[in-house]
Amino acid sequence: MPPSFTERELDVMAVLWERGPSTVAEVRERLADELAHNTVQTVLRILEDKGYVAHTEEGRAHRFAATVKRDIAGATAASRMIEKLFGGSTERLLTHLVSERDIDSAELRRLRRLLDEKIKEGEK
Amino acid sequence: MPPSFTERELDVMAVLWERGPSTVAEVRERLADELAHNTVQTVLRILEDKGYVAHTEEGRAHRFAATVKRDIAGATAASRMIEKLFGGSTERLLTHLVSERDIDSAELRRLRRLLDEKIKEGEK
DNA sequence: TACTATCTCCTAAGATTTTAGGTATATGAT
DNA sequence: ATCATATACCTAAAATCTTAGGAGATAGTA
Repeated sequence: MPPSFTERELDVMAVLWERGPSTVAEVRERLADELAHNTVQTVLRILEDKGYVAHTEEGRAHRFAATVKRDIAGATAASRMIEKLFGGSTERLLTHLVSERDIDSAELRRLRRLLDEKIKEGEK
Repeated sequence: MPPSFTERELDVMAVLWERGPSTVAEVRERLADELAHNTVQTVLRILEDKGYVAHTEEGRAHRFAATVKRDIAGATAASRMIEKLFGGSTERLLTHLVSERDIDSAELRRLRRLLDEKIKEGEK
């Protein structure tokens, strides 16, 4: 099953991936929107039901951790996006990213090096 | 307002972007899942309510067209995805795409050329 | 004419998402 | 001991998403 998240679930997962295992309060204060403590807890419970999060007891509080790697979730989301929003063409997404988003020159160079390797790989 | 679509809405939008303005029946037969005619129509009506689609009368049928460009929707989705799933790093997404998805060598070359231009641009 | 197929429009059930109120419990401070 | 605070657990309302049935209109066909 490809992991798929609702908008709010994704906000919460992003915090867990970013900060690592966190309590409800910690997640809550990192969220852009101001949600009630209980609201955040409910989202975490749902994520746990779905198996994307697990918790360990920590004194009075619970500490929640993502059980799905960000890479996996990212790959799934990227596939979906390419399929539906870029007509199935990875190149189209790549082109969009390179031309429309600003990427500093060090990143551009690293990317070119990676590309060179890929091209070389294809030649042999 | 950034356009944002639910899963099913996105399926439908993908058809409109792909095939151009379409009737309910046309959308329906292009969808991967087999949905009732009315189900497809409902999704289209919701999309129209949200302003992402408009229709023109065509005889007895209606012809629905996307009013949001795929590029715009794609850019929005890409930003969200980078933010939440790739820790805000465009480079990370690019790297993922180049290394994990297979892209044929012509595409790789075109991309490298684009990259070269970008790098040159940054130098001056 | 009468039947069939195809459409739109109206309506709504069921599931999920989003939000949060109450209640109980534990911790720390007074 | 009591009080304030922070927390988890239980519950549920409101909104949205997903799916589709039924009614009525229209066009083609037997």
